[in-house]
Amino acid sequence: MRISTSDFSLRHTLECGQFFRYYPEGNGYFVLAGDKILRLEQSGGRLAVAGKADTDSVKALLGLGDNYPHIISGISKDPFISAAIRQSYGLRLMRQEPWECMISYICSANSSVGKVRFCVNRISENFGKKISFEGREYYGFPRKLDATEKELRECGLGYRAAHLARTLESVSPAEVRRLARLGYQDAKERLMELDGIGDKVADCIALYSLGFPQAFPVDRWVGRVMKEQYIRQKANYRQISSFAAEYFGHYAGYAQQFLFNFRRPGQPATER
DNA sequence: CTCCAGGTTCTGC
DNA sequence: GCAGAACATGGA
Repeated sequence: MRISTSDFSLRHTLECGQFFRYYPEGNGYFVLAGDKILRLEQSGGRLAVAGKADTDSVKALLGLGDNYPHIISGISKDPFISAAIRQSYGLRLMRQEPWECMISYICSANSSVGKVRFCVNRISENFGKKISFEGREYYGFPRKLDATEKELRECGLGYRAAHLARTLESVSPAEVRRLARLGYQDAKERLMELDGIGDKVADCIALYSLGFPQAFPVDRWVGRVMKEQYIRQKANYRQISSFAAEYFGHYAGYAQQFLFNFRRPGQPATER
């Protein structure tokens, strides 16, 4: 299957830190989305897709339905953000499976992108089903996860294992998916009732999987860059995110992703 | 060995 | 409500 695209960079979209389950291979990538696997390769405005998936679901996954020129012109408020956009032009916010996204970002607390990838892969290997694709074996992310704290520790989660174990008992995949029907504030509040989910993780889930582009996750790097470039003083989470909402507007989440990618140290592409 | 990583929770004011 | 400390783990 082939999809024609514009204003799209597969590399920036996959490697900007929003998503964990991909592997560079040749000129393209293997991408694990839920329990499906795809091979994607971009050349210019053409995206070649191999694997069991229809065009619409691939487009949705990669944010190809977003009106890019409109979003970019809306957030291009100053030279700094413009430079950040230029560096990763074509980056799009993905629409991840909410359940996988929630678990991934609970794993991310006080950790690193590489370590989160490690944990999510472990969870998949230990609880997901095996998929054979183009002569190799992969593991899909589990549709349901009935894991004990001990089993989660064995996946490398450390103290986060206890939080995730409690959250797994209190919410189902369908309930997490259903949060997309609520408003942003209500969905975020509901997420923050769950163990291991605070402001930042809730915003990541809202932005990367529930389709709320106004969510503005403030992690170490985004906090740093916002204080260095925009606020010029100490500021807590609420102050930074409300500034961002007012300054960048409805698509503040896109601004956040460009800023995160601009400010954090360069990440090498993951090997298989 | 020490420091850091896409924070959250618990504690004490 | 807000600041500080504690928290497992792997990589640099």
